[in-house]
Amino acid sequence: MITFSEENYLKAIFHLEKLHVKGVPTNAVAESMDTKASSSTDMIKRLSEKKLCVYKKYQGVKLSALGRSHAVNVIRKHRLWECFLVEKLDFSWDEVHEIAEQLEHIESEKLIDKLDEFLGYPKTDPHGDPIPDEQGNFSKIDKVLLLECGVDESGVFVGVRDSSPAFLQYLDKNNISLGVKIKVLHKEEFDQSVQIEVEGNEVTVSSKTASNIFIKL
Amino acid sequence: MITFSEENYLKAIFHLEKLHVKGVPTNAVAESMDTKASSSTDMIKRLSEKKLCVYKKYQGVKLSALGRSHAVNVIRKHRLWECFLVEKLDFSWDEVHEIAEQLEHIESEKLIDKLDEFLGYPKTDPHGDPIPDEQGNFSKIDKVLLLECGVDESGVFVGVRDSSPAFLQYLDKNNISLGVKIKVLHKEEFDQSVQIEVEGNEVTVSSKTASNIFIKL
DNA sequence: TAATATTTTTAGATTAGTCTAAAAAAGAAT
DNA sequence: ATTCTTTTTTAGACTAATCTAAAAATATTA
Ligand SMILES: [Mn+2]
Ligand SMILES: [Mn+2]
Ligand SMILES: [Mn+2]
Ligand SMILES: [Mn+2]
Repeated sequence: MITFSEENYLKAIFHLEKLHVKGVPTNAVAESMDTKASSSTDMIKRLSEKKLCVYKKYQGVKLSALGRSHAVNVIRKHRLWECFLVEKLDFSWDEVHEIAEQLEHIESEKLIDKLDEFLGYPKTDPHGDPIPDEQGNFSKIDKVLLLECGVDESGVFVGVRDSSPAFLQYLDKNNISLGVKIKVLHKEEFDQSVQIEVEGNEVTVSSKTASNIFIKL
Repeated sequence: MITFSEENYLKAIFHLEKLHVKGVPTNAVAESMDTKASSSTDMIKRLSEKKLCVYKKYQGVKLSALGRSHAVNVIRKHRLWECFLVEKLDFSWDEVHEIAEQLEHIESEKLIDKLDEFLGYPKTDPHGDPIPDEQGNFSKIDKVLLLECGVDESGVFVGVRDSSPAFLQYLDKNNISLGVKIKVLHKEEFDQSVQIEVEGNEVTVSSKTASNIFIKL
């Protein structure tokens, strides 16, 4: 039996492994989970006992195959529920994460299969993040950050890197929604801001914003 | 903050109050929750601290208005989710209770409102139990037990008293589903079994079965 | 390399929720 | 009214998940 808390730690470690390829520091886990270092050390020991991760003192933590498959399943559930909330219940994309944080822990294989079917087997969630299939495979989407695009290049807005409500609401306010075409008009040397054309309008976004927008060329 | 466990106890006490009008014995709570008497005493003390119930030693427990409104809200969520599972995800009525036991603890006012709307504001769940509205009001359905019906009386099957998977599957096997017309053909004096006509077929059900079927005359 | 700073672990405490075993209260029977 | 039985509460212990404070290991810098 895996507790909610354990699932949350597994998920955090899974995401952190992208940044810390050779073992995730216990401190990084603590920071991500918003707990103290001592708490994360304790939990990592428990996960290790349960063969969900590999841990050696002072060496950081890595998920085992078992732990990874659990983490991926939680992510699959999270993203499918986010789709459900947006597609079927008409929530906006900035409201769904918090609720999905709860729904992702509901345990029923059959429920998730049925939900997936009900939603028409979506490939991505409302923020453009890929939904792993039942086997845990993520389909790789090739996308680049708006900040990395050259002048005159254009593509489709396919995802966000930061999905905080504040950022999502800022995009809404500027009519920048998933699927729209974005063209780079100018890149300001001075502050790295990017002038873009979107839905017929010209908008200038900060480099911070441009570094959180994924484009498919 | 109310924990899952506290919500489950509130729900149990709510249901038990129908049987134990002048205070629910701590033992009855323990039995219903499948815990030991000492655990239920402990929990009832905690609920009492939080003003969710009124408790005096050896006097049994009663919900406060606050506790009752929490309990009713959990029941509302449970039953709406059961509707969702049956109506939208095509689950059968004997599979949904267990999953709804988990979903009933998801905390989001807005989610429940949207779900209610999505389902078309259902009045009853898949087992015929009433769904309280946002204010916590149950609409009273007048229904009688099949066992109490006289010969030649007929009505519509509107609910079950026992909603265990075993009983629900037994009903399925005999094509007795919610909404069908049932007519009492004969009542056997010897063992209280009841011969009924349902969907053109004649079926004889035991008194135990007849005491778990609600009919609207 | 030795001193200093940072990271990580350990020790000890706390809370929620559970248990077993024993004590106390209430209810029933003689 | 005593005694016996059943119900209820209390006492003490355990686990999961967290914390603070201190110790230990590792990393950085002079
Ligand atoms: Mn999310
Ligand atoms: Mn998402
Ligand atoms: Mn149910
Ligand atoms: Mn039900």
